[in-house]
Amino acid sequence: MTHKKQAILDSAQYLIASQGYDATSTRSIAKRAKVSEGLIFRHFENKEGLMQSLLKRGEVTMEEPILNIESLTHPKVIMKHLIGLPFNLNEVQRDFLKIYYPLMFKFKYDQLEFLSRIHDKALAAFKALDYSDPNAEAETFMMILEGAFVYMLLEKSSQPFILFETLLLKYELS
Amino acid sequence: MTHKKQAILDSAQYLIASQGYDATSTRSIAKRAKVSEGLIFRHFENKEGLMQSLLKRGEVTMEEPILNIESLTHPKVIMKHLIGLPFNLNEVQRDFLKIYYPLMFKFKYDQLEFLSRIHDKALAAFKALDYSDPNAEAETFMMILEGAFVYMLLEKSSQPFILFETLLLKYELS
Amino acid sequence: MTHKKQAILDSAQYLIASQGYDATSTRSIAKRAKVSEGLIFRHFENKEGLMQSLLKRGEVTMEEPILNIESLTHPKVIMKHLIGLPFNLNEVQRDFLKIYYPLMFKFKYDQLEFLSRIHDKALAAFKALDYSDPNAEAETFMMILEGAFVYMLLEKSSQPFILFETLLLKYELS
Amino acid sequence: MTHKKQAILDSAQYLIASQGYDATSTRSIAKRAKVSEGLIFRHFENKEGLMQSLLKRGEVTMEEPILNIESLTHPKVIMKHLIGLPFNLNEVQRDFLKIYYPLMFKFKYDQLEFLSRIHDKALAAFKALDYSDPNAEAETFMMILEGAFVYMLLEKSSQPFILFETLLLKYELS
DNA sequence: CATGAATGAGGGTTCATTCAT
DNA sequence: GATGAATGAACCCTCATTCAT
Repeated sequence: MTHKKQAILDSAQYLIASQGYDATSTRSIAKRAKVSEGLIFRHFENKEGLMQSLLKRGEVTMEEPILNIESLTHPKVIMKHLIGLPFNLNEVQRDFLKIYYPLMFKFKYDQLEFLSRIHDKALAAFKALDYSDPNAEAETFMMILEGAFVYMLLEKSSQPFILFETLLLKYELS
Repeated sequence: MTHKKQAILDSAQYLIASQGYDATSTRSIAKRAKVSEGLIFRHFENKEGLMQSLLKRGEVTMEEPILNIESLTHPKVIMKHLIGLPFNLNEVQRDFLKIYYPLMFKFKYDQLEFLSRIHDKALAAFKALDYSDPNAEAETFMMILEGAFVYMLLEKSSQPFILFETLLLKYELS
Repeated sequence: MTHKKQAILDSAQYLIASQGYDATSTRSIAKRAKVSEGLIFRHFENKEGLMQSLLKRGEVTMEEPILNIESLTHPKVIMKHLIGLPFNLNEVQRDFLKIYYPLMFKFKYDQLEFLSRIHDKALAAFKALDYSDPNAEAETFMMILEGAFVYMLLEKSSQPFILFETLLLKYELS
Repeated sequence: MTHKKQAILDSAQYLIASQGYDATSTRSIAKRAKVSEGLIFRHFENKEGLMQSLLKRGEVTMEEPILNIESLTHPKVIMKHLIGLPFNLNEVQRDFLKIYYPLMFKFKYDQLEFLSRIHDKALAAFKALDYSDPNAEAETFMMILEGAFVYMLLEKSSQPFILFETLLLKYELS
């Protein structure tokens, strides 16, 4: 991966995250990356292909916190960490999700892998905690988490920590 | 409002809801509405203006269920209905929200009025129900509702009713 | 057919005839027609589509001399006129054929209708003149005519009339 | 001449012969030759220069049959062989002519040397055979030969041999 | 009110060519 | 000799928008 290819990916990530895919021209991506427009297509074949690379790279940035959680064993600790996910995003992860969400509204974009891994972990936890209907609980939990992600990405809350704590309370984890 | 203006709005609503704002050309809107492309700009000045009209019209479709809830008085009943909102959308309302959500990711789009009315109603209910921190509860509730809306719009669940019921349980409403 | 659409066709015909299809940009066609580039695509959808229109229009210009010949009855007179075809092209017809021939080398372009009409007429004439193998004669004649067309289009001869007369002699028509 | 330079020429010959000069990119030439794109410009300076090399190389492939004919003395035998030329092309010669002909329509490309050598030989033959106007005959013959070349290159005939024989008859050579 | 011809800017993409390695 | 990253101009085409009718 050359330096310029990196620059293209970074530029695209930034611009698409803030303006959306359609509204971001390859021209503007190239300019921000200080690169000729043609180079984009030598490295990625397509604007669509560039997007795919972006998503692939994005999944990687989500790997670390998930792996971290997957190494845990105590269900209450697991739940605590799962709930914490939307409230502890770094900038790269935020940019990735800002790209990912609008995409889902355009195409019925395939579920990302990390979401299903969260689901599995939550399901196991609910079972361990003897919830009466762990499947329903797990899906509902995913729905709530989705809300938290969106809420955080859109910066709708001025005190996110309170939301986090309230959720913990709801699941009797504090 | 002439018949043709209606047709333009309907066409735009359908296309933008399914493809997104940027990906929907005025040409395709005109074609679907069986109307000349020029007519769009006679009625709306702008593509942006057409969009605004769409959003305004959309808010109206959310009016009815909100008004219905606002006429209620018993806090538990109110909560039940509020939670029910994402699970009882008709097609027009769904299209509207499918337009509205991606928009929020592009611009930090102004909070829609109907959302703040839901918030107010929820806050009052939590107070009436003697929640210890009604403000935190209300905001968390809005976050969860957001998740429900997104979940329903993206058709992520095959059994939405279960999600609804699980939420009711969480708020001790069933 | 508006005035500007005509201008586009004329411009395209001139430029493609002299430079070839690939070497002629839509930009240059528009500029020569004193028309915006976008207009080309409102009228023709494609550069390819423009080309098709050109060919269709070109076939029409060949109609007249063919019809003229088809009205004749005496086989020797018919042959004389058929041989005369390549030597009596007007500018529009020349431009058309200059477009048509290179095209055949790129795609195996479908035989043009007017060529097969010439073939039919020649075949009938050879039969009437009691040639021993009229089919072979007709095809050979078409081949020779092809040579004459190419020779004339490329302006390889300084005295085309002599070529015409020599051909007449070959078919004992003078 | 290195192996790779050969590969470039072969690749270019094949692609340009089947798609035309403008439609053949240096990139595709390089890919087919399994060579880096840059190498083309180390060996040929230009795409245009590559083309020139191709034409030069092409002329050589026409040398052999011409030399063969030039060694003949009896005019009737000479004519027979000249007429046979278009009907006995090998693949390399065909590719060369497929490149050469469309080129003539773009530029008024300089007469190829081998064509004028054919002309000279034909003229001498017509003189030896006491044709009344050998110059007119020679030029007409060249025109007919052009037709035969085009006909064969475009594969318009399913039975080329018959065309050959019919031409022989026309010149009283069988 | 309504049409559809027309525009010019900008879209994604391909091109021949250069250059450091 | 050979590579492949890199360029910038040009490519075909689509866009939102205007205007005469």
